[in-house]
Amino acid sequence: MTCVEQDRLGQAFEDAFEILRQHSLGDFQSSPDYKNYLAFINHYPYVRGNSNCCEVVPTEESVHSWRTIKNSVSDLYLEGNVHQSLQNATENQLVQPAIFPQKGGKGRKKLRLFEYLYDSLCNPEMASCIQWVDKNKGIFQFVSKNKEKLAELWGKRKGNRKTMTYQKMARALRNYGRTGEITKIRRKLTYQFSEAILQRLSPSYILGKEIFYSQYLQPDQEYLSLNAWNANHNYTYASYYELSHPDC
DNA sequence: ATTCGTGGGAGAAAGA
DNA sequence: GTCTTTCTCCCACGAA
Repeated sequence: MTCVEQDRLGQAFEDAFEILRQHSLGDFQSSPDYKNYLAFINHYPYVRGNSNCCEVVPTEESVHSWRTIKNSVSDLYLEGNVHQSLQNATENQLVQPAIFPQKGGKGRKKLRLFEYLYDSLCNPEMASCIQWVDKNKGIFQFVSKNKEKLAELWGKRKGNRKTMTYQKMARALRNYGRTGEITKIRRKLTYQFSEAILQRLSPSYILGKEIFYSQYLQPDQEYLSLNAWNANHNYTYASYYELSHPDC
């Protein structure tokens, strides 16, 4: 594979993430990058060949599967030998039970509150409810006027019986303080994602890793250290993402 | 007075 | 069936 082709493949990966992100906003069908997404699928045999992959995309039911995808793939990476996992897994294992679990199946992970908040932060439509203060540091702030709306949507997403309120949501956020996933900043309505969570939620950390490991390693070079990789790839993804999402 | 933050504690829901 | 995790819900209280 030539360098140009490799670059295109990397770009296709980012495009695919963008398409999936837009899918989470509900306008997948109208996306002009749809063809890029298909190009990505054609490039990658892990996904290619399973038409169900496309079928699940536009439904309301699967709105959170963007996060599910990232979690599932992230989990594969965190389990250790990523490359081998991907190589050994069948297409169905990757696409159906893990990445696109069956509706109502046990494979689907529960949506975590911090995941929902991160999605909301990347959704321009939610900017009236929640905003980044310092995206690089993972610091975000609820908008006082509309924080209850965000909480309400979270409650609906979870299918709670009672209406979710900011107070209750904040209680859950405080519980994150014990695990260190999200900490409270000494500033009104302001919280901060931990570095680990930010890495986990960053699309580049998940699918990009394998690409960059293989794409940019010199013949005599060992694998990049995690930090070196993160520095390299976070910069690359941030540049692309900032260009694509000026509101996020 | 109002808004926001904190922590205790009981319990629900889902997964292992 | 039990245990654990992750909230959910309510409450009381204090700080800004």
